Order: sequence, then structure tokens, then C-alpha cells
Amino acid sequence: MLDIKFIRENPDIVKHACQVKNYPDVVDDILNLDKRVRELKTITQTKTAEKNKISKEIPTATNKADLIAKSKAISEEIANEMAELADKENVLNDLLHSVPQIPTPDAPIGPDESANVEIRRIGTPRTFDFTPRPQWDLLDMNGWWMPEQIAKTCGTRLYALCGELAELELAVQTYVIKKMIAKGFKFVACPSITKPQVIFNAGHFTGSDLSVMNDDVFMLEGTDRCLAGTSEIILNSLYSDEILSENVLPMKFVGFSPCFRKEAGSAGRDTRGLIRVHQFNKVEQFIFCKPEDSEKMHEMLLNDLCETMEDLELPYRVIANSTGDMGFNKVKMNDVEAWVPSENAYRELGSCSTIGQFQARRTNTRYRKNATNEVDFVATLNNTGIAAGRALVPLMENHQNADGSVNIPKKLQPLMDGRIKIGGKHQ
RNA sequence: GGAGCGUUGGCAGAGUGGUAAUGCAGCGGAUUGCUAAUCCGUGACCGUGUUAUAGCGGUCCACAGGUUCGAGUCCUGUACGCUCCGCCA
Repeated sequence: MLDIKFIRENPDIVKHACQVKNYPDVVDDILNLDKRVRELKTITQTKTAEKNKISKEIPTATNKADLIAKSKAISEEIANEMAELADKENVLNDLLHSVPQIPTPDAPIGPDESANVEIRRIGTPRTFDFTPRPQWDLLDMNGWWMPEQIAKTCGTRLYALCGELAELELAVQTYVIKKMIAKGFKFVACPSITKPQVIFNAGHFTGSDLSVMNDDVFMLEGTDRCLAGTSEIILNSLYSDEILSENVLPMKFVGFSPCFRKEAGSAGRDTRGLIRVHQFNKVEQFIFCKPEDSEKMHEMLLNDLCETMEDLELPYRVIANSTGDMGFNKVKMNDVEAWVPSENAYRELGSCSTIGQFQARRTNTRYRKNATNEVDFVATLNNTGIAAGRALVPLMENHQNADGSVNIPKKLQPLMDGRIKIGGKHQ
């Protein structure tokens, strides 16, 4: 959420953000309500001060009965005004939670992903001297999954990895986690079960009505828990309601967890293969830092993701996501897309996001400045370390051979006991 | 699943229904003069006010209700934690 003071002082900036991010402009409603709420606060506080004064006199007073009656009368007045105040504050809060984060001025402006801009392209898609196979053919011919059995057993949009490809998934995860540990990130293997509040805190959804997430999040029926769509949300809430010392910032985490998504709005898209599923494993980077350090942290994270693409020997490109595509809570977002030969296209493998203080306001995560002793909200950033299942698609397709075998990138070979390729006719 | 105990500032820790001690840490300042010591100040949030401070007022003792003129304190519910029992590995 945004600071109400910021909205008061910069209504035009906020209105513009609502417009370019495709959210309703509720700024005027907010300002009106805010005015009334502050009036009511002033009134009730003045009366409360009077009541407190009387209460203080009662123990020593001679005319106790009079004072008690007076105090009772004031209490009733206060109660009425407080009722209106609580009501108005609730509405105001809902509206505040439906205002999107202000995007960075250099983000492309547009309604959706069609306005995204490619900012650089690294590596050249390979020229094949045979017809490259799509992921599902490689999975089938190598026995690396069991689609019919899993559809029968667990339902659609789920897969089981088998044999050497399952080993490769572990290797990719381990590779990225170790790489991040070496870069100073603290490894946290996160739970996947969490509380709805934690999902709300992450700010992916608008409003303060927790039921809006029902379309996207698996609720665990009969409990007050749900399944996390990413370890980002767990990491984000780790220090909620805490005041951190400036000295501990930046705090850098590499999280790992199975991730669960309903994918309710994607019927018919990517129905085959490993791209879009209800459950997958993901390594995630997450940073808490001082707001002024946020920009350089973004560059660092984006660079980490690019480095991983290069370690995996994948041709890729970096996207500047448009205001309409970046999401409710983000200041800036860069997708990294890897080349997928069978689709003759780049597909999203990860994304690097600057959130500013938006999540920290929801989690109430603050830090105390050494110089002034002031308290301020931290800034947060998140980045895909590697979405393991999805990454296997370009890995298989780009590194495939005519016989259906797949070469293993050099950096992963040590984690595969030195094997240089997997699969092929021998299976 | 059952029972008991607990939750007070960054941490530790007092608090007969009359409006939150104290210690430590951190930060700021003063002083002495040298591997440091001593002293003083310093909680968060909101409103008001200010160029910015200050000031003034309100709220906050896990959370939400209730009793009361008045609740950290009494009552009810919830969450979380600890201990024990049961169950399972």
C-alpha cells in the first residue's frame, strides 16, 4: 500500500499510476474520506482528553457523583462518533489497499504485455541440422515423465519427472542455491503452507478482502491455511511488525519451496508439458534493504538471473515490462525469457522486481536509521532464482541431439556425477 | 486430541482496578583523558502544529469483545509459545 500522506500531497501522480496500471482511480474518494476521518479524530480526541481529565479527578474529588455522571455522558458522545469513525476508516482502508504502487517513470507505458520492450538479447538461437523436438516428444521418448498415469492419479496440470531428468531438476536447483549462498544470500528452505494474511501482505492482490485470492490460491478446506504460490510471500513476512537495525540491511535471502498455483484464468494455455502447472519447485531471491539502495539491488539481482541463463548456456533476452503488465505492487519489473526452439519464441523463465516500500507497509517491516534514529519502512525486491520445472523446457530443447539425448551444460555436469548428456536411444 | 502455564518497548523484567518501574543494548549529547569510564537524553503509531523542529492531544501491555466513571490488572473468545499426557513415527 501507499502512504496516505503521499497520496494527499501527490494526488496527480497516484491518479496517473492508477491509469497506466489499469486500476480504478479512487483518489478523490480517498481524499474526501481522509478529510472526514481526520475531523472525527480531532473531535473524539478532544472529548477523550476531557474525559481523561475528569477520570483523574475522581479518586480525590468530593463531588464524585457529579463527575461520574459527566464522564458517562461524554463517553456516550464519544461512542457515537467512534462508531462513524471506525466505519469510515474501514472504507478508507479498503480503498487504500486498492491503489497500486507507483511505477518507475522509465517503465514502458501500456495496457499489457504487448507494450513490453526488449532491452537486450544475449546468445544466438542454435541452428539445428535436424528438426528439433518439442519438450513433450523428448519427455516421451526418454521416459522422463508419465503424463497418463499422473493425469489419472492426480489430475491435469501436474507432472512427475522421472529418471535422469528428475536428477537434472535437482541439479539445477542445487546449482542455483549454492551459487546464491556463495554470493552471500542466506538459504531458507521454506514451508509451502501459510496463512492468508501472508499472501495479502505480499500485495499481489488488490483490496483488503482476502476472498479475492480464492481464484488464484489453493485454500486448505477446513483450516485457516493455504498453499503458497512462491516462497517470496513467506520471506516477505518474516519480519512483519518488527523494527530492524540499519546495520543488518541489506538482508539477502535465497528461498526454496514447492509452489502452488490454481492457474484458474489460463484454461487452454500451455496445456501440454512443464510450462504451466499447479505445482513446481522454485528458487527465489529476496532482499530487504534501505529504500535508497533499492535500485542497485535490482541491477544486482537482474544480473544474477542473467548469469544463471549463461551458466545454463541458454539464449535469452531481457524485457522491460510495461506498466500494465508489471502487476499491482511493483515499481519496476524485468522479465528474463529463454529461447524455446519448438515455439520459435522466447518464453518467460523468471522475473526481477522492485517493490519499494509497498510490501513493507503491509507487513509493517521497518528499520531504524543510525544517523537520525528515525524509523522508516524497508524496501523489498524479489527475483526468480530458477523456476526449476519450467527451466527444464529450454534446457532440453536447446541442448537436444538428433537421437533425443540432451547435453548437460558444463556448470551442471559436476552435480550430475560428471555425465555430459542424458537420455537418447540407449533408454 | 486433552490439561496446565504463559504473551508487557530492540532484549531482559516489575506492576493490591486510579492511568506502565528498573536494568541492558542501540542511537544522540556532555565530561574526564586513553585499549576506556562516568553522566544526561532517547519507545511506536495517529491527529494537530511547524519551512523544518518544538509544542499540544490521543492511542498502544499478543488480538478481539465485555464489566467499570476508570482495565496491563477482572470476565469471555481467538492466535501464538512453553510444559506434560495421549496418539503416531
